[in-house]
Amino acid sequence: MPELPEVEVVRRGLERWVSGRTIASAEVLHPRAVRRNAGELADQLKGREIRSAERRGKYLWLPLGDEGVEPGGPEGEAGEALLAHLGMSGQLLVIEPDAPLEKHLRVRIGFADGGPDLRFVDQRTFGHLLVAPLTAPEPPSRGGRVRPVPEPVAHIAPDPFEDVFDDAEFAARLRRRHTGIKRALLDQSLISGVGNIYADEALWRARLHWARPTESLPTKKITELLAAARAVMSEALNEGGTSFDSLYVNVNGESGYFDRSLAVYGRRDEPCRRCGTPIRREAFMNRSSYSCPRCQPRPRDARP
DNA sequence: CGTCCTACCTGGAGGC
DNA sequence: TGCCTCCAGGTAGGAC
Repeated sequence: MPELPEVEVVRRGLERWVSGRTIASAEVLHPRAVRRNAGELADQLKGREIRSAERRGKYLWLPLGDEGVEPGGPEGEAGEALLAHLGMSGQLLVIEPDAPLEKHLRVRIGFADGGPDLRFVDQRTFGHLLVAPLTAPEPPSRGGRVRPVPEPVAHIAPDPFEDVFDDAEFAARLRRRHTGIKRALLDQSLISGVGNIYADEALWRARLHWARPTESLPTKKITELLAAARAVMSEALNEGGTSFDSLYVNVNGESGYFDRSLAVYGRRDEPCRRCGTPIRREAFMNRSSYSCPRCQPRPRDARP
């Protein structure tokens, strides 16, 4: 399941293997992979150069050069980008054009240099690719230069590794919520990049139960939680980043990413690494939450 | 508006 | 062996 660290590994791979290259063709093999862009993707991409690879939270995008497009047009001020969300099972593969087609290949992008394809493979089809205009982010961050983001990303909050992420503002907004802390962590309009796995891991490190009401969290605890989230995600990134040096952009959360370092996620009935108490699994939002019953006791005023 | 819930989708695992 | 059910979960969109 790609969350921030996995998506960042992919971003680095794309920056290395596809930025600076010009797209020759794009073929859509499954309409769901491009949402409403169905027939247009090929036309939108043909002849355009990929300038770089950017990311906010779990979204990543490739800003496109204006080749073939009237420069300085009224709408093209900030340009466009090929936006990608990997969903649950999405992979972006950089792979030789003559390699056999993957079973769940959804979009195939070929390049003018005849080099490796960029292939979007996605078994569960929750991910998608889309060409979108770049625009200013929705809640205008004060001060400094504002980095344009694709339109569908405008309402997404900065992730905790961005310079524009404001810890104090996050704490204030968090306390204004009337919900449980894990719901808030998964709310991409409050903080982006955190998914079910790293939410559980960060909460365990900060010794917080997932149902703890946000409005009663002391600033100190919020600071601790943010530090835990940053630590667990950067550790995961360091592990994922090391295996990345082939002509292959790996996003598959299943195979060998960070598994050894997980403290609670998927460890039902196994001993807590801090106190030895068996890890519990609880139903939460139609999925699972893992926690230590002793280190993370359920609060009396728990939120659903 | 804020908060919560469900649908979307596929294939592997486990029960019988 | 095959059929069934459960499970994984990010996000859009709708209910309240």
